[in-house]
Amino acid sequence: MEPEKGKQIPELDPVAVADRLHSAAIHLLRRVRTRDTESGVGPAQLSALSVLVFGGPRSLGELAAAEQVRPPTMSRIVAGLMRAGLVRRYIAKEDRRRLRLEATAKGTDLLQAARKRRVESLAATLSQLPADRIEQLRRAAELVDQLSRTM
Amino acid sequence: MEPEKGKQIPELDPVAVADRLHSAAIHLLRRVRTRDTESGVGPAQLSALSVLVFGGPRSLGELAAAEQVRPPTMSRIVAGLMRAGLVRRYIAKEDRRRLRLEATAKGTDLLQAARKRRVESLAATLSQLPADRIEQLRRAAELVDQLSRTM
DNA sequence: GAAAATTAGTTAGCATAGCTAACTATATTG
DNA sequence: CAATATAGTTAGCTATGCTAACTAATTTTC
Repeated sequence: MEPEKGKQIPELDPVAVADRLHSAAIHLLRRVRTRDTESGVGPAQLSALSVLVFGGPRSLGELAAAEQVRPPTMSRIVAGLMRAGLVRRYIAKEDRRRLRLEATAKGTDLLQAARKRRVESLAATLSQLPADRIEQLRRAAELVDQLSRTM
Repeated sequence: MEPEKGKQIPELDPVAVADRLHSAAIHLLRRVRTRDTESGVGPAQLSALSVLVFGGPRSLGELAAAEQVRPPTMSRIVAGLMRAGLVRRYIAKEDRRRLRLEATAKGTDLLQAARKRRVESLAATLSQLPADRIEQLRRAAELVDQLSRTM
């Protein structure tokens, strides 16, 4: 046996672990995304709306940065959200080039409903697991999230 | 206090855990997806190609099911992959309505390179962590993947 | 064994969502 | 005040999702 550096546990190879994390995340989202269409709002709009609902009002540029898309893309996403009455916008008084975007009550309601639906089947599966298993998964989520924040 | 059913540990609420898992997966993929464009192939094409490379040849319908998209969508994705010389197709002899799709050598090479690039920054972050931390994350990936499979 | 039904995949046409380039309007700087 | 920088929008491209309607091949039914 090789006693050095964990070579005998091939899974400690960072590339392999990264790959597994990546693929696990993809599989999870695939299972969960299905019901998102029920809200009648596209995935990019839903995601942008959630930033406004959970993170509070902000400018278009900030929203684009948060969603990691370019301003023209966010401009169109916001246009869709406004057409649907889910978002309001004001011109910022201190700098009249900037917009202040905020979710309407309708937007907040829609998002909460979508979020609930989205995790429903996942939660249903979870609730059939033993408590210690759920706790393991909670910690797994925490670990992965923490990892993303340090990248 | 409520002594019943773990109410005093709010994180055991399956909905909350489901929500955290979902959000952790989103954050991870956001960080990682950036470099996918370097391959010059769209995300849906890359994902479909990976099914063929890692899962072996299959029909268009099977590929659509694996990717959870409708046949017309997969038809167009495959057309793009063929145009780029990444996938070959044959008409199945036993049932001439069906196609047999398989990755070309070029497709396999491109996917391996893309996969490597994709997890590169994630792997780089991982390798700065202590070994036990990496092991924790590996197990986290395993747990989440297992969960997705049982949904 | 021929007509009917089913199944596999494609084509057409629509919407969303990503991008860059080029534009307008406002703010800042020299 | 002119030049420059910044915030968003518009135009136009590609990719990706969908449904409806089609062709071709197979299976079922009578």
